[in-house]
Parts: sequence; structure tokens; C-alpha cells
Amino acid sequence: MNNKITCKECDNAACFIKRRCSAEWLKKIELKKIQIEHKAKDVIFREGGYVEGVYFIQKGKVKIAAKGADNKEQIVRLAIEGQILGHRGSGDEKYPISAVALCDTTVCFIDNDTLYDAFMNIPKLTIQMMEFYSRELRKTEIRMKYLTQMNVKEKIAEALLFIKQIFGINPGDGTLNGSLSRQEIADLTGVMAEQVSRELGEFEKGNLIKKTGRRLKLINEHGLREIVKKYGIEQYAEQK
Amino acid sequence: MNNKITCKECDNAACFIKRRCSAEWLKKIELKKIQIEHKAKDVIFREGGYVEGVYFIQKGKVKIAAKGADNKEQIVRLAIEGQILGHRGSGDEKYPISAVALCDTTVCFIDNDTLYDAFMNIPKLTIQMMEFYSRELRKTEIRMKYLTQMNVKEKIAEALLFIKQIFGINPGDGTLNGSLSRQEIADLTGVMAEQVSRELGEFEKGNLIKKTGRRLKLINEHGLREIVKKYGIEQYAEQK
DNA sequence: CGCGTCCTTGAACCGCGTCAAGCCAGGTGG
DNA sequence: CCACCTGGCTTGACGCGGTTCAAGGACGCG
Repeated sequence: MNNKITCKECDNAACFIKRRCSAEWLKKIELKKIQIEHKAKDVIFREGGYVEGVYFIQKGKVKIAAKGADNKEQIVRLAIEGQILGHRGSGDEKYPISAVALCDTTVCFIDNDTLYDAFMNIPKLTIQMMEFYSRELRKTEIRMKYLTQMNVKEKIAEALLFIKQIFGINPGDGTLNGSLSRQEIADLTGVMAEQVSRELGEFEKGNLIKKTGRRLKLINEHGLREIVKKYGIEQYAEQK
Repeated sequence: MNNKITCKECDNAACFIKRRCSAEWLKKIELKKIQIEHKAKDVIFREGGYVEGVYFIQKGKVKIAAKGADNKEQIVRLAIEGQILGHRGSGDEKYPISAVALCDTTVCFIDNDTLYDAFMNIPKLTIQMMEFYSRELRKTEIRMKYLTQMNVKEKIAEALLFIKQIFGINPGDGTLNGSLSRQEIADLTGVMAEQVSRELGEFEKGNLIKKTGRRLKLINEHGLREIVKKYGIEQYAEQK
């Protein structure tokens, strides 16, 4: 891990916290926070490591995944700017999941003690953190249902809609703002990478997606929704 | 829904809150809380209904499930005494899931406004609620991984261990304290009820479980763990 | 004791995981 | 700037696990 620890006063530091704190508390937290820059594929924290604090994403995209038998990966969540990684641990708690940067990413680390101090003094911050976890719980429960009930084509269609909602599209040309490998789409849906290839091929024939080279470029949201409509797919987009 | 609303001052009222409040605040909350008794199979709240507050389980067992296409159900969580159902809603939010009593159950309802008031004034309560959701999120993420990676036999073995941990066993004879129907085990694992029957038959032959009549009575934890050991199954039991 | 609901068992089909082979994009070094 | 090389992607064939459909059985309630 070749991270650069800058700790400088940056403009959008810990945006989650910044929008919810008084100036006085923000100052205290600024002193304690550690800002870390990651390159794509860098591990932010690793399954099995000790929980020492919480990470806030300032910039970039992150996948949160757990390893199962035979090192098979399950991506449980995708996260972007403004979202939270990990949780406040107690005692010698360990992470059950890993967080990996999908592109150049800046996170802001705040240790357990500083957080606890803030939580005890800023009720609104704690409430919003609680609501973040509660909202993520509901989203995860809904995806759980999809993963058990959909067939492969539907799962992949749903995953593409999910990716579009999380990553967003570039204003202007409307192309997808970021992309996942076939294997990562497989890890997200719990199917085999070969099957992802096949379905993406089918989807392209049906004008449901567009690729340039290997990269997924355009997602025909309307068409894909047609495939999964009987499940009444939810909106995953984060409310700011 | 033939619920009896009693509202009396009961001994273990809102145990989650009781253990985390000053006497002064407990009194305020006691005045506002509504205690509701449910029979087995009663709906506590229904998918699509408006979120008006949070329920705390005082006594009993509850399944939390979401309906998918063709009304196929996915049980996302089992909850017992001391746990929380639902979340604080904002605006005209609706439940994405239903909660149904599995046996005679007493819950305690606290409305959004009273909760907000309490959260703003009792930091420790908010922190522990946050930790509850964050813990449930991690448990759900782990089960998500299992559901996509395990085969049917493994999923059912895992579900039986899950049930044992949540329901517990009767002290004395060591029999399972509560039970689910074949269909409910199917809804928990995302497999077909017929397959559950078949596997339970196999498990009984291998002395991994014992049935009396239709009811699941004994679960050989050690034997079942053997089946799922390559996943390193986690402990789901709630820390009090 | 009778009926309804849930459970059990069998058989057939097919979706998708598995294995294997070849391809192509994109990065690297000359 | 081109040629090579490597890791990801694509495609095909095959077989099994698990869903589906169907019929019969038994538990438990009234």
C-alpha cells in the first residue's frame, strides 16, 4: 500500500461530517482526521484487520467485498463520494469485509475515540450515521431478495442498473462514469464470469448496452428495466 | 389484525431502551409507547405501509420478509426479544419489508417524534441504535455471500445453524426453542420447499437433526458445521 | 374421526456451472 | 511506433444440480 498521508486542510474534507457539525466541532475533528489517497486497486481495509475507525469517501469509488470458500468474492456494496466505509468497532473487533478502491480515491479516516467523542456531543451527526446504516441495511436486504430469486439474465440486468445508479453517467455524452470488469460484475451478482460475458453479448445484440472495446459505455436503462420489471426494482441512489 | 393494545406499565417494557435511558427519560417514553400483543402469524407491519415509528420486541419471535415476483418470499432476518423492528422514517416513507410474528409476541411501538426527541437528548441510546443497524448490516452482508456461494445442502445446513442461534434451545432437554415450516426454511434460503424436505430427510438419516412428527426438534450443531466449515460460518447470535 | 394443510417422494427437464480452447485489447519494451 | 505478450474476454460443448410438475401420504386441528 503506497498511500500518501497528507492531512492538509482540504476543501471537501469528510464531507459527510462537515455538513452536520458546528464549526467548533469541525475544527476538533479536522485536527484528528487522517486523509489518505489511494490508487485504483489499493486496499483501503482488509477482511480480518482490526477496526480502528471509520472511513469517509471524499472522492472516488470503492467496492466492499467479502471472500468466501475458494477465495470466491462477493461484492456486497459499491460506494462513492460522501459515503461511509466500515463502522466504529469496540474492543478488538475485526473487519468481516474488505474495501478496495476502484479508481483513484481519497478517503478520510477518523479513529474510534474521536468518533465516540463526536457522537456523544453532536446528536444530529449520530442520528444521520444511524440513518445511513439503517438505509444501507434496507438496500442490502432488498438485494438479498434479488440474488435468491432472479435468474442469471435478470441478475445481470439488475447489476447494470445498480452500477449506473451508483456510478452515474457523464453529463454531456451520457456515457457510464466508471466501469467494472466481467469478473467484478460476476462477483456482484454471484454468477460465473463466463455467463456475464454471454449475457453482455446478448444485451449488446438487443441494444440494451453499448461497449467500446471491452469497456461498458452505455446502459439502456429503459430496456433493462423491462427485463426486471416483475421485481419492481428499487432505487439504490443515495440521498445526499 | 386483532391486536390487543394494553399500554400498561409492564416490567420489561422496551427493554432495549430501558437499559440505555435515565429514569427521567424512561418515564417520558413510557407515557408515549404503545404496547401491542400479537398472536402467531399476525402481521406487525406490512410491506408498503407507512413508517410511523419503530418496534421493539419485548417477547416472542418475528420474521422479517420481503415479497418478490410471483409473491415469492425472502426472509431477510429473524428477530427475538430485545431486538428492533423497522426504522425511523422521514416524510412519507414506506416499509420495504413485512414483519410477522412466529409465535405469541409482544412488541412496543414508539413513534417517530418521540424517538427523535429521545435521540437528540440521549446520545448513548442513539449510538447503540446505530450500532444495532451497523451490526445487522454486517450480518446481512455475510448471509448475502452465503446465499450466492453455497449449494442447496450447504444453504440449508447454514439456515438450521442460524435458526438454532436465533431461537436457542430449551434448557434441560436441549430441544429447539421454536421452529419454522419447510416453506419458511425455503424462504430463508431461497430454495424450493421440496428440496428442503429432501435435505432434511438426508440430514435425519445422517443423525444431523431429529424430528418429532413434522417438527424440527434437535440440531446436531457439530455435524452441520462440518458441512459448511469451508465458509467459516459466523456467529449470528445477538450480543445483549 | 374427518378434513385440510403441509409434507414427502418420484420423475423429467433445463439453466447454468464447469472445463477447455482460442481471441483480442491494451500495456510494455525494444 | 510497432511487435510482442499477457491477462482478461469470448465462445462452445457437456453434464449435473436443482427447479418444476405431479401424486400420494400423514400430521394435527376441529
